Amino acid sequence: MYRIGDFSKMSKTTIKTLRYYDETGLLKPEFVDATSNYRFYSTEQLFRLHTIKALRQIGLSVNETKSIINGQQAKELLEKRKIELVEAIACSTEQLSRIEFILSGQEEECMMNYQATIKELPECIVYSKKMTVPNYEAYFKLIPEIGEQVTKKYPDLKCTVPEYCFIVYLDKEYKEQDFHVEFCEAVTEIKEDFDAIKFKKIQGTTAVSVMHKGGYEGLSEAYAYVFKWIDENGYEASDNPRESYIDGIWNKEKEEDWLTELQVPIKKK
Amino acid sequence: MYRIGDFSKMSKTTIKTLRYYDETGLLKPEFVDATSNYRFYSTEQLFRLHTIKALRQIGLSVNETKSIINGQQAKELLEKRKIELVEAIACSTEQLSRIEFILSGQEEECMMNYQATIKELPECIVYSKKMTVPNYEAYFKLIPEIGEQVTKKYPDLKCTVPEYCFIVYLDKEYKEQDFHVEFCEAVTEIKEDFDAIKFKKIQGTTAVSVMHKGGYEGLSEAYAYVFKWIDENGYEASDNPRESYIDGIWNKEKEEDWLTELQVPIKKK
DNA sequence: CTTGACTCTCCTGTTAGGGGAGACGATAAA
DNA sequence: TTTATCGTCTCCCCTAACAGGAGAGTCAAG
Repeated sequence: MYRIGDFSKMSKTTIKTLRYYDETGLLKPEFVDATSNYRFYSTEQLFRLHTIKALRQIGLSVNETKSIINGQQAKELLEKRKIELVEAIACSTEQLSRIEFILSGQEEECMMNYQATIKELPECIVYSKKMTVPNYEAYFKLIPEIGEQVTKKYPDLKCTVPEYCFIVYLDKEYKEQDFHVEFCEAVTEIKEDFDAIKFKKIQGTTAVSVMHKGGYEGLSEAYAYVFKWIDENGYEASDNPRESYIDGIWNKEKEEDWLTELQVPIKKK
Repeated sequence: MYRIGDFSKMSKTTIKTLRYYDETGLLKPEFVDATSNYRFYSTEQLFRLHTIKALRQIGLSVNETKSIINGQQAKELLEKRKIELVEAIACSTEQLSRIEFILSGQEEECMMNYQATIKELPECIVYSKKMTVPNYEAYFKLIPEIGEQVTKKYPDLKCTVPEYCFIVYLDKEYKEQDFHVEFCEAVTEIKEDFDAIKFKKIQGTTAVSVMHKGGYEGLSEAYAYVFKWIDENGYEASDNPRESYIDGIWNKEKEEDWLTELQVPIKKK
């Protein structure tokens, strides 16, 4: 029988850990003195502790370890841990890729202003209209008209809170002007189509998001950034990119305050 | 200006997180109502929050993120995180290897009783004697004699607490009998050599450890296990294995209670 | 005026222990 | 026998990044 200090040295385990294992029931001392409360361990415990350490070293939690040494679900828990590890490696690998992308872009000034995040875009209901517009200015004139048109037809229809309004570029290639776009505005309810206005449900998706601050002529840089990001981090675009308007001419005077979010649906290559 | 709930939806960040970021100073609301304490956010904050999320998604801590968005040590912190990730991947890969080793051995009954852990063996001082013994029985008769011999020469010399006593196999190949071994007993001080007794300092090393319960004829199975483990988990033995005696004939009657630890110094292949 | 939705602060819980305080136990030197 | 030095005990607070919930206050609509 050894006192906790000696047992700690023999097993190369800290005293704190031994007391914690006692508390959690993972490894109870063989004997506890009733008056002094001193813990006493035997070499039997050493064997058990060795097993515990082996399981802890492969990343199992204290509770999982307890189950296994009590002879329960050993295989299931190991398989579960295996899956966790595969996921953890994938996650770390992705983060590594993203860091290297940032570090490699540090020198190029223009890329420094952008950051990419991955987010889930939830399913939503929108009304939409496809159109060809010559330029952004014309486009922003058209939008209020569409809004009024819809409100007149369906006075009860409400936009989502917060608002979510974007356009999708339908052109297969980049165009300076006369873009073929689909305007979408998120609403709470599906209604009958009318005129060129179509209601539809848009499925949720994973997307990479980049914020662009400033006027729209700078957007092409943001597009360049996001597509480079997608390519170099092992993804590919799975749908047309959305351009979501947050701040613009309607609420900010200075062009440098405008804020636009690019959302590009992606999937792992 | 948006209240926290709307801003939460716009940014796809939980309210709890926003409050936590406020508390930690990572993202303060643009305005806080003095009477109601309601937080109000603007779209400016949306841009900043996007940057925060990008940094958090690559695994930087809240504090590191704060430093970076305040324009400090961006590169250093990213490089540091990169190193962390490389290490994390290596660690997970190793754990995965170890789990697969366990799972692959689950069917073979005999392997199930063994577990391997990696531990650091600290530097230690020992007296040692090389000898050739015909079998274990003869060996355990010799040891007390050596102990007495040393005590007679150096009455003040003390063994370490807890005791650490092992033999190293010097044979290049496996032998059933007449092993050439070096007996070592850890002591607290280095002394002059005498007769066949040599004092020396043994350097610390990383080793894989396996516990063997039972008589010594079963040890060859433990050896087989540990060398298979070393090979299949990407290591190689870097020194002769040590066989450390914990319980044996001297304190346990029943052979099944004997406990021996195999320690094989290793390095990454 | 009431209802319901929203928000606030404060508290607890999460993992696997680490660090330290103050009290008690064991052992050796004076 | 006393003292000094360890060793050990329990109890409490701390970690990171929030999540969950209690109880109270705020806001807009009907």
